[in-house]
Amino acid sequence: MAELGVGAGLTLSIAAVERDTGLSKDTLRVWERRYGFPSPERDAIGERAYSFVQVEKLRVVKRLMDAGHRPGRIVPLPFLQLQALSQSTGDPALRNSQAALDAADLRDHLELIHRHDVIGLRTELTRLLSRFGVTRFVNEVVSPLSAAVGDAWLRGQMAVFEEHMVTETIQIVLRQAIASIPVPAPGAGPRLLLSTFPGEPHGLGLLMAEAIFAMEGCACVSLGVQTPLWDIALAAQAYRSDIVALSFTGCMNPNTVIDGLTELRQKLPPQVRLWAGGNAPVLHRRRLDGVEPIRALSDVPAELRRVLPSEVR
Amino acid sequence: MAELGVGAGLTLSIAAVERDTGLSKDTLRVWERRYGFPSPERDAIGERAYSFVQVEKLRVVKRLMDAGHRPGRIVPLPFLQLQALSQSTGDPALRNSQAALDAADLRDHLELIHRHDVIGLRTELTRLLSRFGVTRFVNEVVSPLSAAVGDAWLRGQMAVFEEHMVTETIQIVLRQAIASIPVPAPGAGPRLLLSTFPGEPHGLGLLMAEAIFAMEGCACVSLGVQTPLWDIALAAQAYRSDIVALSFTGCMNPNTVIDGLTELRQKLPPQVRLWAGGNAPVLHRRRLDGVEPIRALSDVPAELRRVLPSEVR
DNA sequence: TTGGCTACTTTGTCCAAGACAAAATGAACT
DNA sequence: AGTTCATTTTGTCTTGGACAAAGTAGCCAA
Repeated sequence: MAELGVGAGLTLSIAAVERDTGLSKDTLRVWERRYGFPSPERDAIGERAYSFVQVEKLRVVKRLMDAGHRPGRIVPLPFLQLQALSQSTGDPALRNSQAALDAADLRDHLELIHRHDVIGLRTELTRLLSRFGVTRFVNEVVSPLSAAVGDAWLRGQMAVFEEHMVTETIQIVLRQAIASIPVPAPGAGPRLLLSTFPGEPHGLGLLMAEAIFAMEGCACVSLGVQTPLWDIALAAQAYRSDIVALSFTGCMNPNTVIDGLTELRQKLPPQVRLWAGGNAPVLHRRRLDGVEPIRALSDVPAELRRVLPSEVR
Repeated sequence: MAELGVGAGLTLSIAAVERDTGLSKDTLRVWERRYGFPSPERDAIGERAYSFVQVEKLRVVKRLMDAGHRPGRIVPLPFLQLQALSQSTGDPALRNSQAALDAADLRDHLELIHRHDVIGLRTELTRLLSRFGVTRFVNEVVSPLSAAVGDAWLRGQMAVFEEHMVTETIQIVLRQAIASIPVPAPGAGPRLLLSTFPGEPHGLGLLMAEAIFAMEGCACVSLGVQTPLWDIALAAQAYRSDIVALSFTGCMNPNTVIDGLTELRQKLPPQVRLWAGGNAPVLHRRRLDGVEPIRALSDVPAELRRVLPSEVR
């Protein structure tokens, strides 16, 4: 039955590797069969015992796959070549959005992160929130900062725990910002429902959207991340929402996104608008009837004005 | 390859059942072989397709196993008999914590939830926070309320979107509560690191713990949910943590919990304390060297006092 | 009765090799 | 440049067997 996970000679069981890398046991076994890697030793019982070196390489492979590489191409490569690949795996489109926040400020933030100065980072973000106000804070600070963090992570220049800490810190400041926005009087603004699809675990985009919408006078209800389609439809009815807004990052399968949006559109009453935002490329490649793509959060005010006079106001 | 999880005729794939019940695919298959349950239909491809009724029964079985029953005895029993057993084996911890909040108040909250009164719920919780203060608010309001919601969900008396809304609302109020607690001066209190293991997506317990610890003068750093073990260890070093506190609910596989704690204990320096809390039953059934189980959040102040004089203070 | 030793049963995880649909790619064509 | 189609790649599911760790029961002695 279940053993320690950590063998005597500093090796990991297949279950431990699954936990540490996020690669399923099936995947690990089939890679071994197909690519010859990882090729773990066997313990006294005959079960796979992975060395730390192999797990390390598996982590790099996983990160490169998240950046868009395919396992068949990269798994056979030697460790050093993988690391070189990591460096060159940047998203060039990113540098444009970074221009919004002063490059020096961004460097300062990354510096705080790498110095592990949690309080300093939170203080600095709070200061910027006070200086810029909510809308500019979201568009010119949070947006470029989270993009920069994502990029640094892809390049292997930021540890997972640092990324977690930044996400949590941003979340704290953003939620304080949202809490400071007064709730519109009943019936005053459009009613908004926010969530993400199952399989989309990132909630920062959702919070950013909530802040922007609230600043525009919307009555927001957020369900957090990963709400089943059926429940999004039920919630839109229960909360009498005018608009359902969903957030997508690149980590979701494009077809799942398309199918999900199509299905949700059918479940929703026709007068309820369906808005899809986030940096998932598929949103802007294929156009769906009754689904409005939001290119950037800075477009939201204009979109709202375009839509509202006809119905709610 | 990866499918939706939910098939056309309202059935679940084995992966979806694993997610929903916390029972591994291997376990589900071996139960079918040994006990004849669950006995899923097969879809067009020949893969298992579980009905909602079977998943419902699996959840009850899982719950009874958490209460100490063995699968061989209970899996063959009919559904009604299991429910009867479930009643008599009610979770005593739940009843105690429910007693704390006035039963009438709890009914009022559930009423607000079912009336879909988001603002009303938030207002009411904020009012209770002001009346009770942070510590009593967590122990006497949030704890019993989230237990009641979990219970209602388990019995099918609460929709998923309602549960999401409640979780989000509680989170908003809790985060405001935490933000209101002053940060201790550098070096003043013990330094705490909070997170959950990969596979544990529930973050409310973490926030509740953060509130309690912060009230006791700890300097808390939260990494949010699902941090890889290795990164928890790295973070403990980076933030020079005195205590690493983890939160577990019943949805994680018990063996994964044990393995993970054992492995993390090895990765952490010996002087760093490892605390494990939450309502996962396995924490209190098996004792691990160097891992301190926290029975309830209300025990935290006493535990801190027991531990601190010797080192930090 | 309590405590400890042993033998037996239960139970979850791992293994192997095969199969196949969904996703990704590349080629050929408007 | 965009679409359709064929081909490769890839992850997940399948079966049935094996086995160690956890749990239970029987037994005997203090």
